[in-house]
Amino acid sequence: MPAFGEVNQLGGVFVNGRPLPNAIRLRIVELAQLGIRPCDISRQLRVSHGCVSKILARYNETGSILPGAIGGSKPRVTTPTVVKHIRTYKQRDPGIFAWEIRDRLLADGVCDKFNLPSVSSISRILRNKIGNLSQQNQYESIKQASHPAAQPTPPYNHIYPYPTPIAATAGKVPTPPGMPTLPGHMAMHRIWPSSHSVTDILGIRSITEQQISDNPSFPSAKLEEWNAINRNNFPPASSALVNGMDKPHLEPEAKYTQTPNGLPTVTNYVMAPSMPAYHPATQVSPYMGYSATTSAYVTGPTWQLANGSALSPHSCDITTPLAFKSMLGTCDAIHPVTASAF
DNA sequence: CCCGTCACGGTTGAA
DNA sequence: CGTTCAACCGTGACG
Repeated sequence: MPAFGEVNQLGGVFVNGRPLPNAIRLRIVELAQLGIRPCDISRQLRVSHGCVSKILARYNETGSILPGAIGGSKPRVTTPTVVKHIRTYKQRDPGIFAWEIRDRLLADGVCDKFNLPSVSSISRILRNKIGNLSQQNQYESIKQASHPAAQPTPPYNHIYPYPTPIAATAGKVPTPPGMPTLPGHMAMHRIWPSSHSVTDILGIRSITEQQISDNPSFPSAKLEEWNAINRNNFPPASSALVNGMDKPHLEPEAKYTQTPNGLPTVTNYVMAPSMPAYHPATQVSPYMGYSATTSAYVTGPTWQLANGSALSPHSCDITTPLAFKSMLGTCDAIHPVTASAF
């Protein structure tokens, strides 16, 4: 039980062993795009500079702000080839037993006795992979358009199954045997393709944060929620946005349609500032620290000046990067403990 | 001071 | 169904 979260030297909240929330990861990248130095980003967001450095480096390399896939293990014997053969056997003879498959793998020379999967492994493949395949197919047929024809064999490297040119695998995932690495150059595509304006970025940002903090499910102050946030994808509504945020995990259903460009639409931009429904104070999320911090940022920035009320006297306004130095009081205000309105 | 890097203690999840 | 273990995490410290 990872407890609740710890506080780092900068006063930021983090959960040991777990990735920072996407909202913060995104913010780090956004601030960097605005030309703010990493050291200032670190202080502003209260994230260690090592982490800022890492996230930015990864973003530069892969185009993704998302954390890598955690956990799991590479198949030791159940290589794509093996899975493919097993599938074939099963299709030809649906009643085939796992041990029969095992025998056949050996007989057909697919495996030798050293990399021959155990019966239980084969059962698991049957259960998980083969079964999943049909499910996936169903799913894909439902949402067909969104993405390029599925690979014939789902790569066991599920880590960054990007259908897009953004190859997050670059430099990260050691080439698994039999798994071609994606060309590194493909990782060079940037999101926010042509838009460097603050407003565009802000447009993106407000939408995103809505997605993230809008998450209504905070039944318990459990860290798992976080996982949900991290692991699940954003609600489909954010598809335009997700363009900039590739999902590393194949797992849950939603893959997002890749819009031709990641630019926020005009509507997005318009919506952001006029969005009436910002009630940051009411956003009680399990990641109090994080979302409190996030909401502080949501309320703070100057584009909200329009309605005046949202303006916080000592917000961590991105336009005044160093302001935080004089707002220690605010730090307390957004601190998880004090921020939680329980 | 800034920033890249890495040991550390941690979590996760497929095998 | 429980255990293993290699993947990833962010922090903090070093250089």
